[in-house]
Amino acid sequence: MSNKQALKQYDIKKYRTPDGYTSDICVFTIISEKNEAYKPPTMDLMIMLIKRAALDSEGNMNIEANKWAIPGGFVQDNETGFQAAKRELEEETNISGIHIKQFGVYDKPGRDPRGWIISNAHYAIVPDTYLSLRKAQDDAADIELFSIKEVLNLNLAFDHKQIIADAIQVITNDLLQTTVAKNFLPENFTYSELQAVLKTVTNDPAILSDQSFSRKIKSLPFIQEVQGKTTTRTSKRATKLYRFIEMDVIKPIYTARY
Amino acid sequence: MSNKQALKQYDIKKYRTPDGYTSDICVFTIISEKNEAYKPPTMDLMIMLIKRAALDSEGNMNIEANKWAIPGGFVQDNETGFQAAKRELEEETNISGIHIKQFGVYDKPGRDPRGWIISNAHYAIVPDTYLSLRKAQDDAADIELFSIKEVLNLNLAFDHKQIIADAIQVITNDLLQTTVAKNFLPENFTYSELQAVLKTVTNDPAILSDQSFSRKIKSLPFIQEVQGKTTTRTSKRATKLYRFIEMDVIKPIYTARY
DNA sequence: ATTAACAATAAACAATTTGTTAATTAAAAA
DNA sequence: TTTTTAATTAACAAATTGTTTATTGTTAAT
Repeated sequence: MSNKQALKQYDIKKYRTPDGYTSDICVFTIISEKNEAYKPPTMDLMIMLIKRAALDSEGNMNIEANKWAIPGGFVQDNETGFQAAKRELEEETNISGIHIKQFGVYDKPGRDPRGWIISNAHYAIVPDTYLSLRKAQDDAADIELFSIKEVLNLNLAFDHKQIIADAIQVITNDLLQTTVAKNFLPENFTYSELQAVLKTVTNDPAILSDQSFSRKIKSLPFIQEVQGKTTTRTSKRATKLYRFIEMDVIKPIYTARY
Repeated sequence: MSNKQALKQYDIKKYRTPDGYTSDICVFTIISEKNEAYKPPTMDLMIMLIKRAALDSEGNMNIEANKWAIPGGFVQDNETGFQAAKRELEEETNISGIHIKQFGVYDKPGRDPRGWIISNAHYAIVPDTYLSLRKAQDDAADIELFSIKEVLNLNLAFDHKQIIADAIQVITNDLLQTTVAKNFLPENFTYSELQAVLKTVTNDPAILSDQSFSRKIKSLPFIQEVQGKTTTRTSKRATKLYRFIEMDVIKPIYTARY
């Protein structure tokens, strides 16, 4: 019946519609400080920002010029915001399979002076290899990595300070409560490499202690020891390798230790 | 690079804008089955759906008529999607302070036959008292509670099956990994009442066991014993009452027991 | 060739927490 | 007065954690 008839009678102009729908992406990467040989890494969680140009393509003053911003763009009417984020990021980085997750919507009236523009916000995890490369080849004045400690002190465009603050909160939770950390690591990794990733977002003593963590990693159901392979990336002595098993994990706060 | 940026800006006019922006709400409530005196409750997590009318307010054939749907409506240009959800729900229920959380965006092209309509999805937690009331006073053919086990078998409007499936997943996680369970409980509650809420979404043996759970609740940093008050709601014997402390809790999966 | 350095592990053991079963308490109902 | 039942405590073995102290295997320095 009548979905078709109903559709004919429906007046789409009854409501005011948004002036735009964008997909924005907080691009996270983890860099290893001084990567000495035979040393476990020390890592830092970084976020990539772009600097908005002073002038637009027509030579006029750009909106929110010279401020740092997260990359993004308009969503097309034949794709989802998630697909737009993936498309933009993969086109730009030329990497496939980037991990992206939607985490929030920013739609406060007046957030964008150009009109009623709704931002669908995502975070992405990109290998540091790409970003260093990218920064080297470009003129690169307009792209920069910032640590999550310093980024909120910058002069940020639009409501991007709020978006970034939320993204940091979300990725922190996800790193600790899901297996998303795997996206910051090679397929096979040592306990100290995983530990270094987690240390970027927690001070939990059970994670900080080498002995406890290297003992515990063996009993985690979502991590498996790689048989017959070792590495000397982090130590002179050959070191065991682990890999993540694809698995959903939910651990209630009601059964944890405090 | 700035060229690329400028190009994106320039392209703004090329993209069409969405035909609508809606805020939709999965309304959850927990009902107590046969609430006998002096018995700990047995609870069920339910979701409230409305049946879409055959005709709309102007007497025209309604789209997706006679299907079950989650409530929602168009966001106005002077409010956020979150505010719209709150406004609609609080207007309708006449309750203030309802817990609402945004959890996803649904924007797949073609999801709504009326056009390019973006749905900002929320879940809400409403006391069962209201919903029984509401169902009694209305003609009530158009509003119904469904258990989360049966709801996905219904004939649901638009992409609401996906939205509801996601909402169930999110609220399950939140119930176990945050203190959101407090919104299903009175200010002061017994261990067995909290246990009953959690049992609606988990089979974790440490939560199922009365002895373990009543012992554990005493050591949870985000729950506090209420001094000098007891209740006989759940037992003939006077029972201790607890309350939630406002607190963020993150427990890493890497330090849990398995 | 020996030795120092050092990350990764293992060993050891006390302290803590959990799983489990049994006992106790308190108030309503029979 | 006795029975019933949820809440709670007790008790203890089993498992896990925190912590300190070795041990291992390799590189680099002497």
